[in-house]
Amino acid sequence: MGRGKIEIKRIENSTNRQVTFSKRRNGILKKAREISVLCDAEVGVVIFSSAGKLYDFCSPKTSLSKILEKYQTNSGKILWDEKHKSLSAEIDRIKKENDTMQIELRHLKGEDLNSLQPKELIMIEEALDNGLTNLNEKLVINLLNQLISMWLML
Amino acid sequence: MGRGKIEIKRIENSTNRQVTFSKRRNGILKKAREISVLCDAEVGVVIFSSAGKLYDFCSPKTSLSKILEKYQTNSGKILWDEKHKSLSAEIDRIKKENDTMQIELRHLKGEDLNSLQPKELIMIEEALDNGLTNLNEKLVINLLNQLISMWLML
DNA sequence: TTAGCTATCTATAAATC
DNA sequence: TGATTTATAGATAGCTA
Repeated sequence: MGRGKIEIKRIENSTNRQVTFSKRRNGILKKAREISVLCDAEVGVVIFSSAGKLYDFCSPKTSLSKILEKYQTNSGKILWDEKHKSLSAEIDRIKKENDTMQIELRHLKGEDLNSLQPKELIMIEEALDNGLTNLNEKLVINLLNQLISMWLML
Repeated sequence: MGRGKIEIKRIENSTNRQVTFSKRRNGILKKAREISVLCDAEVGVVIFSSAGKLYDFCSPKTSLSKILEKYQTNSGKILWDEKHKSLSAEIDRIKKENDTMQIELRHLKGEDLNSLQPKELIMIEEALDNGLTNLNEKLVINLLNQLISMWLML
């Protein structure tokens, strides 16, 4: 439909591809709207351009969420399994990170030290010493700054 | 497009509606396929007839699941059920906990102290002192135990 | 680049089988 | 009903500004 027939294969010229995308995207979204009105159908359309921009349509009086729920019931395909797994995996990962930090924190507070090797204890002591050193530096600097401020205000 | 122009409103004659649905459904699915090939777009289409029958399309090399995941990331809209919401909520919660601990750890190591109030610095110092005290107690006990062991082995 | 403009191609409404 | 056939409305490819 247009000045010439085109073959259905990837348009190599990127400008043309973008223009065609924009036109056809509008076409599909319009058709989707029309069929949903004309035929009382529930329609959900999600389109990503190759640049990753999102366009979507969903029939009035429903929602993508509802349509997809129906899709799952109807097709038996589970859409969320993958997502589910990845979420669970992320939770596990973060929880592990959490546990590690929890333990490190407790150690730095001098708790739960019984299971540690002497070498580990030494490392913790070094960390604490280091922390104290840094902190004291900071406190000294603060104090100096305060003194200077007071001095300047005289 | 056809022998006569039609108004875009629900087709009352149920036979016509069904026929039109069938034709237009094919049209949309074809267009979806075409744009995905021509323009390298990711497309997902789900259509339910008014009778509840399901038709769908998804671009090759991806899956509805992946497209919808991307949709959510991109639009910020949440499509899935309560379980996913609760998983997402848990991730948020754990991440916050994580951040808090991260900060506390850095503080105990004497890092990122600039934004802190003197009072907070003092509290950190107390925590560090406390940790050192506990740790040293532990080290002393360990040493004693070791000595006792050696003593007993004599 | 983005927005119109047609000539042409496609989709499809109505008719026919 | 369902498939096939037109005549026409609608979509759009290639231009142009």
